[in-house]
Amino acid sequence: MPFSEVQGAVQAIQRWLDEPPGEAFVRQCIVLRLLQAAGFDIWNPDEVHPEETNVTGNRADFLIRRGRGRFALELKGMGTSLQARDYQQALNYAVSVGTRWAIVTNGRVWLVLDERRDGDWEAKIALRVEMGQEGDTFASDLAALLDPAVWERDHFAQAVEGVQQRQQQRKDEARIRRDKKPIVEEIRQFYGISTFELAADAASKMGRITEAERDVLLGKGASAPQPDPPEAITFSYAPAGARATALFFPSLSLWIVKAGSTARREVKAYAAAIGRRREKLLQAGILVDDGRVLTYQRDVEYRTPSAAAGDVAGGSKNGWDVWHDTLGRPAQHHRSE
DNA sequence: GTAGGCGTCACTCGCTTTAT
DNA sequence: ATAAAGCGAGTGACGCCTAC
Repeated sequence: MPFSEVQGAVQAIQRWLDEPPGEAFVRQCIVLRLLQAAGFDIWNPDEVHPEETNVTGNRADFLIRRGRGRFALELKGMGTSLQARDYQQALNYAVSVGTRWAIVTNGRVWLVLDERRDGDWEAKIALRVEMGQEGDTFASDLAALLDPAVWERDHFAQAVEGVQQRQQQRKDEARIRRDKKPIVEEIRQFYGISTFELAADAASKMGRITEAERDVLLGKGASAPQPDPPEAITFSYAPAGARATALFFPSLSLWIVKAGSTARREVKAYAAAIGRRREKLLQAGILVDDGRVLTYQRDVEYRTPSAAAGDVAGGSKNGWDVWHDTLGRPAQHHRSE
């Protein structure tokens, strides 16, 4: 999941938002930017397809297609409140192009609509995420929803469920902080305990709060802020017939070939070792052979760029030369001595 | 003709296994 | 326990091919 890219885009966007922008601004500076940060190829009309409004006005603004997944995307200006007509238009269009999913956004609020839900348009809102949520939770939720690897495999329903669970967990933890913190403070004062941490521990042992509630109060909950992920550099490599994207973490000396990347089917006769390694990935279902290319079903870690390049190319490769960053520079450029 | 990409292969290094 | 042998992986050099 390209969380760091989405997080960076969200931070940049928030700096621009002095005045509520109109639809054109939302389209160019927010939606397309976030789609690109999430990993969609916004310059490829097969993937991010802008729709012309037809006579009846029943088309969404974009049709997003990736692998087996697709969704309709309807945009509004940020000053505009989202109305039933917007939802209906997006959902009708989604159904007409053979998908249950539509996303309606004014740039700030993102609503995921599921046509299969019973009830009126309001009941069809599967999820709502909003810029301005606490911390980086907006970027995190949006990165999960717009992850191209999720759409590639048509696993959006699971992604929605995951974000719903995280939202519920954040609500639960907020409730715990609101209701249980006074109890710990009371115990701390009554027994003259020096720190909140020790008081929370005591409250837990006394049965006034559960251990899980103690962990939430001490910031050890599942949705507690995580340490910053290590910096990663994005590389691509496209030997004949394949196209792979990899993240390089210099601080960890780690290479990760991203899910959705493709590798050549053929393995060179001399590269038996590469053949054996790829065979294991195929047997594990990590690589899938569609008769044309091998597709990575999930992220795969490598210790060296040559191993990653070898699996993609089906032959021995100098990874430091063949992987190129977004500016076209070889990986050598980022190599530390 | 030249530059760049690609394919092949040999060399080096490090790890594991085996023999003493 | 240590040395030797074997093996696999990573890298770089070199030649071929193609586009300009």
